[in-house]
Amino acid sequence: MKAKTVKLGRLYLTMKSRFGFLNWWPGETKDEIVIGAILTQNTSWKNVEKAIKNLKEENVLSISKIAACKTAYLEELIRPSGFYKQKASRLKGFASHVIKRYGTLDKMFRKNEKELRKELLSLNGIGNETADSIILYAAEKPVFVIDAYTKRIMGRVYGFKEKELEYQNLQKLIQEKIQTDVTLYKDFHAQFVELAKNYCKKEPLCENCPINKNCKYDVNEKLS
DNA sequence: GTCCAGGGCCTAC
DNA sequence: GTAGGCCATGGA
Repeated sequence: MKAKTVKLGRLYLTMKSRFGFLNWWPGETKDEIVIGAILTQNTSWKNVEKAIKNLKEENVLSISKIAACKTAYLEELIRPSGFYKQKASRLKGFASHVIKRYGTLDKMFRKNEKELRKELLSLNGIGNETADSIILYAAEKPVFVIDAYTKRIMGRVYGFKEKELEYQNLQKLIQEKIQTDVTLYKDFHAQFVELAKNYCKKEPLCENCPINKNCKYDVNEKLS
């Protein structure tokens, strides 16, 4: 890994000057953030919004309500988010675990990030990205979230290869290079998402991209 | 009609 | 330990 070419501070400020301070996860409560993190697995956020709207309207948008409701009912409510049987099962599993073992999310979140991460990863349907999204945005502890957007932008801007873009490698690199700070981690990831959604798609729309001049991506070359 | 979206699990080698 | 198949809806 060539440290000399990776200036994350500059990248962050470039994105932030375009989009402003974001520091977000689309969700009003910790429960909603966790539910959204599972529902958005390999799915566009637009579809997740439909599912969350259904849950809210039926008053099931909480860990305790999900633990208590029927699986078939949950499946119907989250159907627009795709993979709905898997996700219903994952939500039920997660919710039952929290209720049975802790009672509330807040109690579970008293663990340090390392212990919490280990526990989340042991649950069915919670992998690296979902675990880290929960830890950063709901538990508010410092782990950097790596997602498809992060990989795409880091790959294009710094020319990283697949091995360097693997989850643990990219996470380690970013965490070593920026200040360990929950607010910075949240906002940095939010900037990645905003940039990718607006400019850095699979079919490149690089012309007006705020980081265009730094980007190594060749617009004439298809991504693999 | 085809491609894609803020993953993760299981299986085979 | 890793490549490939599978899960599924809705929008472009």
